[in-house]
Amino acid sequence: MPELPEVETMRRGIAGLCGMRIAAARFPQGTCRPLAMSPAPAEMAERLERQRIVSVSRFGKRVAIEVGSEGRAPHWLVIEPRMTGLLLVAEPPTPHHVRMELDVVPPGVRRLPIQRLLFWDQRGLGTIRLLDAQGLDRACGAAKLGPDGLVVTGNDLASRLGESQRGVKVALLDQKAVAGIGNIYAAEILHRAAIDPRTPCQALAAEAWETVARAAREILASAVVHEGSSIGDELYRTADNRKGGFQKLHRVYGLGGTPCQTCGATIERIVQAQRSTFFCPVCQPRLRGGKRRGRGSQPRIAPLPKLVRRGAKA
DNA sequence: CGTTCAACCTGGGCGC
DNA sequence: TGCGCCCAGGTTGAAC
Repeated sequence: MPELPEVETMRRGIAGLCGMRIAAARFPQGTCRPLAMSPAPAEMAERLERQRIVSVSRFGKRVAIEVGSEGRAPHWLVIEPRMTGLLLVAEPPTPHHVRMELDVVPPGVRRLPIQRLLFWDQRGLGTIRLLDAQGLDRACGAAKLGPDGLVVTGNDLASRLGESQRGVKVALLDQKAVAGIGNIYAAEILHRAAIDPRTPCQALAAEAWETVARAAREILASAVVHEGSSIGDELYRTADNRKGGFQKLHRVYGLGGTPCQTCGATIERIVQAQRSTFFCPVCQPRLRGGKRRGRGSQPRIAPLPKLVRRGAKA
């Protein structure tokens, strides 16, 4: 589940821990597989204790919690939720599958109140690493991740993907091209951009890339405002254990066989690169005859009422 | 360079 | 009720 909007919601949900001190760290059971550049869980726990949380940032679909203390090089606890990972300051969905537990206390406080930050992960595909500056750069730097989806431009996409023969939907999942887009939002972005997901990147002109980039920024920003998508098994929750709301605004993802809300045609499900792709064959017509040029032939962004509702509490 | 496949894991839903 | 199979938001590495 966690794509950019869900991970950004997690980040915001735990940002209030900045300035607090880690009183204790636990990594129950076989927390993670061995990971490059990161110490084993027991040593991670040891090195986290007594450190202060300096900042909480996001790199694509990862959260990086910066920790530090006097006279010590800064480190980053980099958490990658993958399919089912959740960062919680609330009770976990089940007591099983808690992979990390941090007891944090406000500055100057010796004992209570203790807050708990949990990483809970049902399938256990998520990862936790403690990295130094070099490790952070290797794991999350520009060589690994493209521009963030919230700010990506048409030029960014055209320069990275313009020559590719891959279908544009598969290409949008490439984190080196643009960071943070996953299977749900790739489908929603291309529906908004009115582009067939199978269109080879090569066939898209500069204006089409602008359309895709704008749709990406708008869809992702709206999904952040709505605190992500909670669908299917309903696993995804905000850090304080509430459902996201963007699933109500999905136009195609998970809606195969149902009528398109824009045009009434039947939403189709196909498989690309071993993953489901949903799209509307009428709203997202196949490109005919090479790159489109000229304004008249550019895909128009479909109107999306109530796309961004102001007033969601910060 | 690109695609395909398997692997990493658990659990829900479905057909029989 | 139970079994086996397919599916799921992601990423990585090997094989072709």
